[in-house]
Amino acid sequence: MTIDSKLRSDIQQAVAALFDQKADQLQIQPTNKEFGGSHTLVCFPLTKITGKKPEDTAKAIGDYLVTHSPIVKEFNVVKGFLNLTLKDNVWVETLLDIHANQNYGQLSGQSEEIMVEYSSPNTNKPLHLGHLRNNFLGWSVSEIFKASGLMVHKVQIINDRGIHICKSMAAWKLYGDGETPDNTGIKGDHLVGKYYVTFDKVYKAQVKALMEKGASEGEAGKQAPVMRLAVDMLQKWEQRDPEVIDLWTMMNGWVYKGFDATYRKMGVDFDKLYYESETYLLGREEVLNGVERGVFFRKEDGSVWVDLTADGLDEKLLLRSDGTSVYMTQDIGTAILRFRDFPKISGQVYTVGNEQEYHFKVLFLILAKLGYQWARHCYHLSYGMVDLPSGRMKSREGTVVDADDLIEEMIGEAGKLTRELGKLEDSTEKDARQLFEMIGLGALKFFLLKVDPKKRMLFDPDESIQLQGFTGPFIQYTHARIRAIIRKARSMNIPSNVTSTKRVHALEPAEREVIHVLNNFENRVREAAREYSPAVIANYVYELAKEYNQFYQSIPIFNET
RNA sequence: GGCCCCGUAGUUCAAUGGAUAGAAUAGAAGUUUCCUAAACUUUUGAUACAGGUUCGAUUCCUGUCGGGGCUACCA
Repeated sequence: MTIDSKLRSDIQQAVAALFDQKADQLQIQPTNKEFGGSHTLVCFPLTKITGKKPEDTAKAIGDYLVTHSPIVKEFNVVKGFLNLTLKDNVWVETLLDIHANQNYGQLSGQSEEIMVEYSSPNTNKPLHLGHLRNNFLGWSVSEIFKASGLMVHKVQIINDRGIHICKSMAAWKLYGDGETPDNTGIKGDHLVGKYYVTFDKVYKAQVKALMEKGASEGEAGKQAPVMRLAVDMLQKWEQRDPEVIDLWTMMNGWVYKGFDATYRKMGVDFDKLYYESETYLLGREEVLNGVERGVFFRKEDGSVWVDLTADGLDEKLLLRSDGTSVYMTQDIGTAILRFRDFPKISGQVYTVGNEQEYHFKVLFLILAKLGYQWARHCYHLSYGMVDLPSGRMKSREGTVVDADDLIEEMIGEAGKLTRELGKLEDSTEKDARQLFEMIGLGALKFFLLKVDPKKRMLFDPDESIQLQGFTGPFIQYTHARIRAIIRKARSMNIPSNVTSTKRVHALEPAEREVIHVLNNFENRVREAAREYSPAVIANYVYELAKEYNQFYQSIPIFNET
């Protein structure tokens, strides 16, 4: 039993004994540093039950606890706040419990399954900064779920179909000169991205030329030869034309290989991949099925819509008049397929940017209208855009920060700073490189996760590379120091738990803080899981690291022996 | 126009309706016989505005002003 729950039940007992009332909603919070005690009971809400002033309520409960509770040593009252000081042995036992628990921080299994989707890039360009926030968020939330005892299935949907892919294909066919990742040494996703850019350039030039000859803007857009080739390829793709399919397969293959390398570096992975090319037909079937059942309706031109005006939203298109699918149709198919593949999952989490909030609101409503009970357990983990000091990232203006470049830059900077500090005397080159990767990526991950997901955030490349302050490397460094303490204790033939006990008996205030913070860790895991917020844990771990640093700075513990 | 999100120190971020609004960074001043000083100590500095709800509001409600997003037979 944790300190918190023990204290809670003791206070409930006190209220029951003193006032003959039940207090279900007790507000217990950490005591502010300037007051004595570790736990504070907020007594204002209790006055209704007790019929006494806040101060008197606090004093009565405090008196009762000191005489009846085995863990409370003393108390003080400030206004309506009851500050409690616990007995020393409570802290010692808590630390020994934490130390003895191999799975500390991992909550026991609840045999529940959940699916988390993240990343889900288009296959026509490399990953960028926004994808990094997405991947780290989705991956962390998965890890937090695991720590909460859930079984997690990590998936992504790959947008491998549509006109955007055909644009890269068209440009490569016309201007590619047979370039491949192998013969150029360019990473596959970057090579395909290069031709996506080429397409855009050529297309603009052609449109401009046509307009100078008198074509309207809309007309020129359709008539530009490079666009006509792309559209032609899309149609041939739908008809499974072997030549187009081969090209599509080859270029997507390059991209996947490139993505894999980036994911490996990021330290994220997936249990299963879904491809739009394999799910969009199922979505179409479901929609047609819905029309028959009267869930959706058809307009005169043959297009299919869903009416959501009763839910405060608009009408939404599900199938074009020519019968082809839209984005929503595919997502309907994908969702249904996933629940068929994994019948035991209780819900799924979609890690997607907040510009798609409306889309997911509609998607979940549609799934509910189709009669799927699990629809209300679908959650859109929405996150804000990542801004640069220069403003929003825009691919057309070339202000996108490429994920691979950024990762390399972070690793390089970590290496530079580490060498400057002269901490690499005994390391081999290979070890050093591994160290730089840990530090650089730790900095990047922490920087992107420390902010509340739903908030738009600013990514300042210069600041992110700083390894001081509220950063990943600060925590990594603290961890290294803790390990060094343990190493030293072992070399002195003092079992580390004995050392701990001895130190805890002294119960320096800073150390009590450390235990207090540690004792709360499992609560934080629960909290983060509930709120889908790795930022909760990032802030918490930083707090812990800070307490440790202060503690170790002030106490020379090994002098006596 | 309609709907949604965000406005907190110079800057980047915190704060289940609770105590004197916390950190980091930047600025100022200090600390290495000991555990990895990538650390630690001290210090300057903020809730956009106006109402309301209550014992108590950064937090909830209304309005105003700012910033962003969505509102496609794009994905």
